[in-house]
Amino acid sequence: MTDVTSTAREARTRHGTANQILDVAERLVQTRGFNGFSYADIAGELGITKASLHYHFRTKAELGRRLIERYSGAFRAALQDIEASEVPAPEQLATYVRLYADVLKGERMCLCGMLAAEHSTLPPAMQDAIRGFFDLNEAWLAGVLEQGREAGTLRFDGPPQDLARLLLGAFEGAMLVARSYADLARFETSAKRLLSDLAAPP
Amino acid sequence: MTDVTSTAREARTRHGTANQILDVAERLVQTRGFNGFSYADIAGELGITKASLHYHFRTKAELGRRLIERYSGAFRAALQDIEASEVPAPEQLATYVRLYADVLKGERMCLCGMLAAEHSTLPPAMQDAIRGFFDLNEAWLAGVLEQGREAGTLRFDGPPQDLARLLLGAFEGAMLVARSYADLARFETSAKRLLSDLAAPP
DNA sequence: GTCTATAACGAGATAGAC
DNA sequence: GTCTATCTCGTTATAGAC
Repeated sequence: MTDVTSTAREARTRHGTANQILDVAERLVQTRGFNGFSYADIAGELGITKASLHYHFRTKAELGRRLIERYSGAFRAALQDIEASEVPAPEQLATYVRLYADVLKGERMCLCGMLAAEHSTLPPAMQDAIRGFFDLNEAWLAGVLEQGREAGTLRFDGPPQDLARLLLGAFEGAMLVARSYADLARFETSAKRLLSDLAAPP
Repeated sequence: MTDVTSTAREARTRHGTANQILDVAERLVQTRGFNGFSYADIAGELGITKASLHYHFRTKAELGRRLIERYSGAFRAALQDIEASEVPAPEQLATYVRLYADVLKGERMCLCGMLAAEHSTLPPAMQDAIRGFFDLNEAWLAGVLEQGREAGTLRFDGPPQDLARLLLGAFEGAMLVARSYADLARFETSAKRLLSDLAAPP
């Protein structure tokens, strides 16, 4: 901040044009898929030109990669917050499910669930980043499941990793189908049941 | 069949150019998504021109609609076959899961699971047909679940419809994620567990 | 950092000959 | 039923002025 006149520009810089672009692109991917939008869509919404977009993100592949990077980072932070709360495992899982439900409330699909559908059409760097997101979720879920079983608040058989994968897939799929009906309850009914089946009896 | 010389053309007609087009298009949608392929891709594979494709399917939207129609019809027939076998409900469910596993073995996603991701970008006629496919599956699953519970071969609480929706979503999601890892076992481990959790103890 | 202008290509679709 | 030829538009991406 050099002087007062820079306030407006500062405000834009604080938010960051690059971040605004990512915000719009993220919503477009989550609602239409990576192959379902163009630079023209983003430029139109932000009132800038396609050429300006290329200044911030040289290629669409680069934009996609940075999109997953930011999304995974935010998710990782959210998962760490849940863990830090140190509430019992069943409540941690319920909070985790709320992350998904909030995405669906915005009429969006999970970013990486959407990209998983288009997986074979995406550049390798994006493919790797998508698997990284799933790995992150799976590891976190497995950790909570294991801890809950040891604490006696959860009951299930077999390796926590297998159950973590089942839950991750089930949540992603419940979102996928629920979106075709624009019906949040469809997701929540399934998610609640999946969690309650894990709860240890009192 | 008018004479012997028509054999070659008959053979092609029997298979039907339209059906060959649908075969290729179906695989492309299941691997790349509806927004991930073009008429040029199909034409190239079949060695015909884009103009010929438009003779059989006036628009891409029309092709998409017919694709879901054929897929749903085949699925409906497969589900009726399972029902007609009159084996116990747990075995019917296991056979149902094998339908999905076979799709995944071909490195494909369920056609309608894939289209569900792109739902908001598709023409209304396709959107309706996708929901129709899900409705079909849900109704069949609910029927088998209810029958199994009455026969004492399955055990679960609550409305069969809720559980049918959970299973449908879980299978679709398990496929979606497994495909990102090109790992069939990821699907099968989750599917087997979902079914075994329903089995009534002896 | 944003613009205008344009390149270079691929998309869906149509007209009309054979 | 398939072809050639063409249209129109949208796509990603770049060059160079401001």
